[in-house]
Amino acid sequence: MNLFSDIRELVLASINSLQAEGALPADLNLAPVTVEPPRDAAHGDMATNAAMVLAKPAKQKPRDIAEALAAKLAADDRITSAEVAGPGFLNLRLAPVVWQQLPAAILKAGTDYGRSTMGQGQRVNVEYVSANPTGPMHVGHARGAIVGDAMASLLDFAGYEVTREYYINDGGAQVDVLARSVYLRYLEAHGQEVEFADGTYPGDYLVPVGQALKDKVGDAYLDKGEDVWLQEIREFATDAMMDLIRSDLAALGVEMDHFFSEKSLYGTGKIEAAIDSLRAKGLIYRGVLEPPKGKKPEDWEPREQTLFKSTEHGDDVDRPIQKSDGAWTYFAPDIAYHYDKVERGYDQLIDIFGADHGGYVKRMKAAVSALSDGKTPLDIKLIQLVKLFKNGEPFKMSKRAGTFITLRDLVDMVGADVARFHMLTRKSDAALDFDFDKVVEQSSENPVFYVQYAHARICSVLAKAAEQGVSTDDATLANADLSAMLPAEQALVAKLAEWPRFLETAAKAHEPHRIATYLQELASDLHGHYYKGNKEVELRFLQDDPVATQSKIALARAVAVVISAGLGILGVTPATEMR
RNA sequence: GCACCUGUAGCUCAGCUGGAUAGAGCGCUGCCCUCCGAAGGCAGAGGCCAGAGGUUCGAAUCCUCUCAGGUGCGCCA
Repeated sequence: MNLFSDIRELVLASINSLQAEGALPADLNLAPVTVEPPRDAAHGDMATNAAMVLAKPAKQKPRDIAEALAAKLAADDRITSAEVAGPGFLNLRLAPVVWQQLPAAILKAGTDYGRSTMGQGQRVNVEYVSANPTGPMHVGHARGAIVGDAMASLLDFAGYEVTREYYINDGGAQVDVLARSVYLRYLEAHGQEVEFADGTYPGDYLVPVGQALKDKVGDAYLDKGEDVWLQEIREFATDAMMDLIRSDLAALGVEMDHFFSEKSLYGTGKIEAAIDSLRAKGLIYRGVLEPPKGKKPEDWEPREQTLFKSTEHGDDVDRPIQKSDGAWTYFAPDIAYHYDKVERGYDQLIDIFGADHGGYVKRMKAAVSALSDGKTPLDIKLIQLVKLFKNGEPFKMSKRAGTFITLRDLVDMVGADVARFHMLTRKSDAALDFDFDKVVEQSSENPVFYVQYAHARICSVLAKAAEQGVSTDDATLANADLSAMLPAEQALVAKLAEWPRFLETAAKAHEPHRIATYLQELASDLHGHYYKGNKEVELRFLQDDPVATQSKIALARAVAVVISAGLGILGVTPATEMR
């Protein structure tokens, strides 16, 4: 249910009718025709650009087309007026009954109102977080986790079939470091004195892991060399770290569908298979790269390597997939991982990376383009840094000073709802300021509370109505008579009508922050409407007449439903009261 | 040197993939609680959308160049 697309269908039907009459050419591209809310409400309820975009291909004056179209549209019951304006805009006013029916429709649909079939069940894989399994997640991981999770929910709501995926970097040397660090904690658990040299992780989060290892294997690894325990402890430690990460994510409200292990690519022929696939396309060769200009590594010397001809697919230079000693570069398993995603048959891939990985965007896109023969689009979202503040002052994290903030600390300090909403108020490719004190302030300066307050306020009104004996369940409210709807109320309904439209544009652009923007606008409209009730008694939700109250409440509840739906996509729980 | 991202009110940022007179919050000025939650609302001031060209009916939005800031740039993940 989307009023804007309904009216757009009507506009298209009217154009078709004009075509059938010979007033317009038959072969017109109607895709650029849009129906949007006008910038200025005085222009009407909706505006279409149809006459302007068709003028050139139809070789007619825009205003002439607009006049003809206006006559057709005005014949429809839903349209009360169609006026030509400006260079050829067609401003439409909708019959009051169209607006009056919307709250009931929203109440019947519940938080599914706005759900779209745009995605047509296409399968999308969203990969995000993908933090190294060497320790707890820090606050820097939070934004990517939140944006990725909201992105997945957004696409799901827009009709895609979404997989939330986490790539575990458990194949590299840093896991050896982890294993050795755990071994030290294991020795410690046996009462030995240990020293954490450079190249080990001294964090005390490994203490319980060392203890758990002792509980499991007893003294089996004491006085033994790495050849005995390294592989075993790698496994044990990464499992423990992933448990930790999973629980950190859960605290933030993030739950993955699938974890993919980098390690599973090694020794299984998967990397080789991916590279062979590229080789079969003539994209693998032995060669020597030019040194990067401007920035000269001191120890540069030309070396022959195995290279991927990524320049064939839009990259700037070809990329090495094997080191000079024959071992894979990190890029090789990444290729294999994305090959696996392509082979799993996704229609679309989305990767959420930290901004510091910006240099890998082109090569990853080149790899996916090559592996899928250009059939599987890959969108890579770079998440910019979060600048931390405490009470207005820049906040620096330092392990030494003990001011290192983990993701878990963040959730403990401000709560998952506040963290999530705030991280989603800005588009992800712009840096974000995050002040630990300001985000929990309860004022209009804080968008989280502003939106939550709007919802809570409605809940409060509903509770009051219930005290007066008015039924407030959605089924009853959906049958309320809204035929006496006032212009100010209609304006609020118009905002609700925009929700499905907003949602689709957000999903198309892969930009969940637009949901947060819409919710702030809706909350603002609600607060404004509420206060109009101070002066204009007829606008209050609570009236002396229970029947009147019922119809007002239906509108209020519809607003609350849309706020809930929006917050649901962001993973934020709607507050029923503010305390 | 090259690539990517960013540049919109004094500050922090939106701007619905090209639409009409560019919006919000904070800050500033002035108002509003015998009234459904003032944790809020209304009004005002504040802009050469970094700059210059171009594309067209129409540009903050698309293209080119310039300037400024950020990130990254073989055998580290």
